[in-house]
Amino acid sequence: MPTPHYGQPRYLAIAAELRERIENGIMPPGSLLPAESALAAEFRVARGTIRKAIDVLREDGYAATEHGRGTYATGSSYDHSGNREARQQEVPADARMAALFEVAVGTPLIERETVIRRYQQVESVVRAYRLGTAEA
Amino acid sequence: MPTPHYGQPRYLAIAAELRERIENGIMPPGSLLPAESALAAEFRVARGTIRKAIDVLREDGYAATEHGRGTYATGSSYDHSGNREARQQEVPADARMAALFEVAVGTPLIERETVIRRYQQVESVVRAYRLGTAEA
DNA sequence: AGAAATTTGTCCGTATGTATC
DNA sequence: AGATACATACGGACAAATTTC
Repeated sequence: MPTPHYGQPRYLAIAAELRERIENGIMPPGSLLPAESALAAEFRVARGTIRKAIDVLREDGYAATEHGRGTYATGSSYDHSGNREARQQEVPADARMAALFEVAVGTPLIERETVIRRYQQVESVVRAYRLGTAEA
Repeated sequence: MPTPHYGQPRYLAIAAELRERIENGIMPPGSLLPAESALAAEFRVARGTIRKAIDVLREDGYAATEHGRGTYATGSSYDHSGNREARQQEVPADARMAALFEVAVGTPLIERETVIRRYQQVESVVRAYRLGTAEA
């Protein structure tokens, strides 16, 4: 079979499905998601595709992954991987952000803070702000 | 050859190298980076590894990618005429930043703000903080 | 306008490294 | 120590957007 992705890429569709399960309580916050290999089998895709879907969930704050352990459903995430640490939270848009994003002041934004370390020392801290998930 | 990643994963090392080229002006802001295939050849890695490195750059606001076109460097210490997409300024370290960088509160930090647009709309705003001291 | 070349995007299958159980 | 699970990396194939001819 080739690799068609008519309309929406598979990893986005799978991410949407998993997100729904989290919101519907099928996978309540705190619970462990099935292993990537299990999800790959269920959706009949390669494991890499499942990992991309989980990346999306993590970016949107719906899940947090820990090395050898698994991926948890969550509300606000904490992520620790390698030399980079990231944590994510919702913050209200201040005047400048509101102007840039063209939304009302106070609109919730997702702030992701990444701490980049280099030889035990903090090299830089990056804060990225985005609106909540957009698109259909 | 197996796939060892002693110490730092290759994609992070490559991301650091590319980031340095952007900051050092080898790949000035606005310029197009070499194609993924070219970078893969240069670093002697698979294309997927280059893509992961570029993902990191994009997350940190150093690059923006367009389908079919290429990846642009976006990091900047100046602004090009009219609509500036990136600006840089000195700000004093607040309590959290001081703790992370292990310096005194009020120590000057360099804040670089990049506005990432995607098809006319602001997609995200990235603020990167680093110490004002020079480093390699 | 149309075709070809270039470049990024998605997806597969496999192998191996590394952390946790 | 062994099993399980996530992380990194490879190489190949095809899709989709852009540029070039």
